[in-house]
Amino acid sequence: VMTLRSRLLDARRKRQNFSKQATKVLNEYFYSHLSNPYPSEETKEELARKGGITVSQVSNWFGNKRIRYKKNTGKFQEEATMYTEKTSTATRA
Amino acid sequence: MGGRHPALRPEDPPPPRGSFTPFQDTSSKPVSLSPADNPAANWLHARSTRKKRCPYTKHQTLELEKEFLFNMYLTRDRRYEVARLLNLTERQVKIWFQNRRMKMKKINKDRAKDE
DNA sequence: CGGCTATGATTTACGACGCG
DNA sequence: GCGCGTCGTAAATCATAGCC
Repeated sequence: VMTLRSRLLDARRKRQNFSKQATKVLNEYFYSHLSNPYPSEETKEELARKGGITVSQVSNWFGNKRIRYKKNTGKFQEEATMYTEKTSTATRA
Repeated sequence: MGGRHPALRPEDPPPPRGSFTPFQDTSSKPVSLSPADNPAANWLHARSTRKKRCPYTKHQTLELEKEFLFNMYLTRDRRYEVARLLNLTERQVKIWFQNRRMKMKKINKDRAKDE
């Protein structure tokens, strides 16, 4: 495990959590496509660009998110509501 | 999506056990199931017959890496021999090499950007 | 500070599809 | 048709950032 990041990424930037912007972009897509949260390669590239992360990181994020969400949906209800309304409130008030 | 699903199936009857009907659904998207209360119901999921992931020992990994250094692609004979030596199935060895090649590709790509 | 959880990355295993 | 290749993914596990 540490064979990869231990050498190519450890010396400098250790793993750090994503920026708020990246997290926002990813969650907005995830919760607005909850019935099929599988972004295409092109969409991944766009999300990566908007979030300032790599396409691999986008793929990792969706893989982790899908599994963790499925395993404990209840734990995510609050952020689900938050990102869902954030995405749809524009059309009304 | 690229259209091609992976080793998973969207949703289906309980484990057929007999292990037929691998399938999946490259075309039809009835887009209906998925009760509001369980959005994940229609997501891809591994077949229940899939072997649980079993982390390899340090020794196994080390030997596999050495073999990979020697040839990225296995001959049938080497595969048999490596599997025997490490007490893995030939299928496990074959898949390990496939995964290892994908890993190598990723490492190279990352390093390319990095410079 | 030490322990614990959240989170990003890596490791096994496999189906779909391609190609020779 | 077989048989091994790549690709994208699930699920489990690893490593550690970050928060009490």
